Amino acid sequence: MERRGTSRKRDEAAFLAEYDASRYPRPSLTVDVALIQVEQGRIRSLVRKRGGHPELGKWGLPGGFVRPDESLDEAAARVLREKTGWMRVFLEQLYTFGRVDRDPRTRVVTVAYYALVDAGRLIKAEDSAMQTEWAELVVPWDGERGGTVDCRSADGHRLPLAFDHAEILGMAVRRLRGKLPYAPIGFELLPRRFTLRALQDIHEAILGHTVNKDAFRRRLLASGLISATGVRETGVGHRPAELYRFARGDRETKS
Amino acid sequence: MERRGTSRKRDEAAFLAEYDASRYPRPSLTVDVALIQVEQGRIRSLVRKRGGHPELGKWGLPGGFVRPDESLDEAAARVLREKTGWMRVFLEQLYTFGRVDRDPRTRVVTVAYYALVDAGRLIKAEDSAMQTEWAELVVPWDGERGGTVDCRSADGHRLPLAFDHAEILGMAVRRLRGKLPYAPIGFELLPRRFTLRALQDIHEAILGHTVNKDAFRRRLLASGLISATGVRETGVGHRPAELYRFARGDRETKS
DNA sequence: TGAATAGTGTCTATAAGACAATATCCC
DNA sequence: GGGATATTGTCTTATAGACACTATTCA
Repeated sequence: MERRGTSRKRDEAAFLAEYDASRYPRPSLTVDVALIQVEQGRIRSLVRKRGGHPELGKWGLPGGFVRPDESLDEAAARVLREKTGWMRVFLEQLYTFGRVDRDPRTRVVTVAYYALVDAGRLIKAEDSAMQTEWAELVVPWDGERGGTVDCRSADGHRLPLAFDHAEILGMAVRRLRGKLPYAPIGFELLPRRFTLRALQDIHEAILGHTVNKDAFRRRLLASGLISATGVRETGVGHRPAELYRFARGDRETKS
Repeated sequence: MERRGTSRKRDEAAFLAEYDASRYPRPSLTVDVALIQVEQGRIRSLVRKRGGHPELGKWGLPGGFVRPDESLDEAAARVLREKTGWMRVFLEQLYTFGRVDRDPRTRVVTVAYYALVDAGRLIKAEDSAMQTEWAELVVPWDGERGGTVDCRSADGHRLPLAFDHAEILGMAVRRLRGKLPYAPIGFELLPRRFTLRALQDIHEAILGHTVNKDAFRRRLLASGLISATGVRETGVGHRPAELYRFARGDRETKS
């Protein structure tokens, strides 16, 4: 038994030494990150104007090639770090896009990720060298049906998206709509302390429709996901709301 | 304007002609298919015993390299067709696995798909040349927490899984558990006509817990997703149940 | 004081769970 | 008829939606 096991090991080592990865054609593999924030009832995503071919002048998501020594999650985190400087951001794999002609250069398959940040992070990304915008996403479909989304700049201009990035962003919105009702992801889009109204606004922006205020409050307070801080918002011109914080995970460390 | 547009086109053409895809290292890209069926309260998946290195003797999912001229969906459908002969099977992208060392040969990223077939398809796959089993999936975690699953042969033996395929199958179960309550996927696991009890059994097997019978019936009948055929099952040793059929999509054509 | 939104309490409608009663098959 | 499960009907309980009422801030 021992001998057989050892010999099998040797066989495998020999096999691996001879293995030639170039025997099969390999597509290029990239990651793209749909970086999402919600502000004033609008979903926004970070897009950058392409300065080179192909799709010159169109707007694209931050992305890059997957390196041999990093996993897909690591590649996505690296891309996000390189383009924004941010770390410890909520980041999750979304979907892999592999249409044959999605990139005119060569066969490129991209593993799309989505990331969520609060609107307070608005400023930092804008003073990058590259022309970068938090573009508003206009979603022309209901519910979780899916499809592409339109991209608008702050002044209402339509920003044409490169490659299949309109599809990727559509998938991101679809995923958010699907997860929001039962997963604690809305908190990622808010600062550490927030009012229930702010959280409801996030939900409404993502879902694309209003939600019942009473039921929303009741459900959330009963969920145990949030806890009151005892502090209230200030300077709002009406009765100030209690500030809550997300009561799960290690988000205490955030700031 | 016209000239500028034309010149930009020429620039792009020149760029594309010079583009060298080998400038960045490219991982190998495969698809793997978790082919799922449910029978007698058990979730099963099709696994094949590996006849070559690496992971010789372990059990793996049907899979193959993505070819340059096919999309990811097409690759998955082709793999499924090659290994089982089946077409028009429910097939959906699951998740992409890209741990650096997941395959000892070289860097291999795999786009996992899951496919659903009814238990009536049991026989055809077993008379394949390769050693193939509909292995039972044993899920050691609750709800949608996720994790790996164990694989058992019909006689209760544990089948060791190759690569990260235990993880892929775990993700498939997790996805099914997440989608089942609101997506019409249970029907894919049943023959064209089925009883409500059979559908409930499917749900219980996937979810890993019993469901309330009364509520299940009411919800389904009210959903409009199914319609009665007027026919009843026969030879069951008790009052026969009405046979229903899925009342949406083009599933009429199935058989 | 008035405008505006937060927060509370209560009623109603709807869906889920429990369970009894009856129906219909095979043996 | 007896065993077994399907199907129907009713009652109870939990949750969502609606809405009135009070609270608290700023202008």
